[in-house]
Amino acid sequence: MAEQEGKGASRFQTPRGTADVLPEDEPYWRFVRETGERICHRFGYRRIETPMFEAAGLFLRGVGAGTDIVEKEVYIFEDRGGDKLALRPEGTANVCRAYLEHGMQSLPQPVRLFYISPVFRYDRPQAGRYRQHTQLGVEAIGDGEALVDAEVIDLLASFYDALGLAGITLQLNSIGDSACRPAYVESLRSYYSERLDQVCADCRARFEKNPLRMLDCKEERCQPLIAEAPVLSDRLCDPCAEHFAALRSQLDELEISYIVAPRLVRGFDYYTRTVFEFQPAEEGSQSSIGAGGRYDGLIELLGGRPTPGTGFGSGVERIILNLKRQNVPMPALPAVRVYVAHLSEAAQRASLRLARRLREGDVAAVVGGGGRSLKAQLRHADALGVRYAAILGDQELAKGEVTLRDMLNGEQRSLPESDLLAGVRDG
RNA sequence: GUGGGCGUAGCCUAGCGGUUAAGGCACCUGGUUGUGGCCCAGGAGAUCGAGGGUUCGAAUCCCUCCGUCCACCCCA
Repeated sequence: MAEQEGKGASRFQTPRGTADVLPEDEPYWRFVRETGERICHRFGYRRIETPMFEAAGLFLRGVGAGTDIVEKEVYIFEDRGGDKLALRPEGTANVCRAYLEHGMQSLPQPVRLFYISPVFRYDRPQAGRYRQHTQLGVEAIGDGEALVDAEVIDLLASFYDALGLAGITLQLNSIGDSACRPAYVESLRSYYSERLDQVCADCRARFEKNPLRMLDCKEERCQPLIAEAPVLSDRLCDPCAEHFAALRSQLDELEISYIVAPRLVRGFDYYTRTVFEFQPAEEGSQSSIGAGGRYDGLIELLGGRPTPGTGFGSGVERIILNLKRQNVPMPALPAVRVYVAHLSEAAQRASLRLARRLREGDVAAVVGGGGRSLKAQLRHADALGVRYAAILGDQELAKGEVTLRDMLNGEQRSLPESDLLAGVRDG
């Protein structure tokens, strides 16, 4: 309940797992967004924004009906017309839908797209985990070559680098495709079927739902079995093995270091071949700040011609969390430059006009609060951190002048109203 | 969904069964006639997360709920 029950007036607060982005955090958001846009553009990606909600079936089919995300984390609802809709739990399905809907097959392939948009998951919140969070995502659709996997990984690594994040590591794996994975999953099943009594309760559930996840278990007792389990990378079909080898040599060429993580599995059903995950330096429970992979079957699953795709999503809130942890300095946003103080009714009216003139000259200006003494107005100006106070009283009005006070050193001079704009510009 | 810590003004904290809940920061005003930052004085701001219970009496004890943080699950 976002509304607290009370006797009289109840106060509202943000719904669980959501947060306000306050002005003091704006430098971070701005920095991350602008850096992301710059890097994406540099790689030839163009922005796309899709609706925050879509037909529920898009996610059920795309992400996979058996996954945790779809099974228990999707915000799903019926609108007043009876349509079944869902808040997007991730970004890729929307973009693929848009690719099909707008006939992007007829554009030069691959189509390179990015977005910065909110996603929603009904999950229990904790540090770095929210019910609404923002992902910067990238999708390259229409090219199955490993080269494009290398490209999106390079893009994401460049993004973190441009942000100034240190100590990021990349985990990389190939989970095969429809030609080789089913056989592997079968061998895994038969391996575990004789040893089910030796694994944890969670793994017994995983055995039914998604045996691949058993390899990812952190439970002590499951480790020996994991160590002995068949390894997927040994059983990739030739095309998958070649794809993976090509990707690795391309990453080597780019001097992007990575750790091959045979146990790395992702939460969506649509991944094929390449999967990867970037982890921040600081060990927290939220071990991933960006992750993605290849999804060669997804477009077809959504009703299109077989079309390969690859991409990633990276959590902006987690990026900011790590920027703060690492004390990465943010570019400061400019403060208001001029505070127009006024000392009489007439001066108050004149100050409105004066402030407009400054703003039309692209100088940020605020007008002092009504009913405040000059002392209070200057104190106010000081608290706001403005550079100049423009003082307007009857004396100034009579002469068509304004008193300009430099708040850094307290120096004052009077100048004609018409010279104020020039007087407060860069200097 | 599971387990645990925490919830006193915008923020940080004191009070831990007994008169009108205390302090710091921030905010507002004033320290005479038109001037900031330091200092001084004053002011406003809290039904002590919400609801219920125990008690002559509860911010203080008990229960429920909500929120938050941490861990698990999962994930960005």
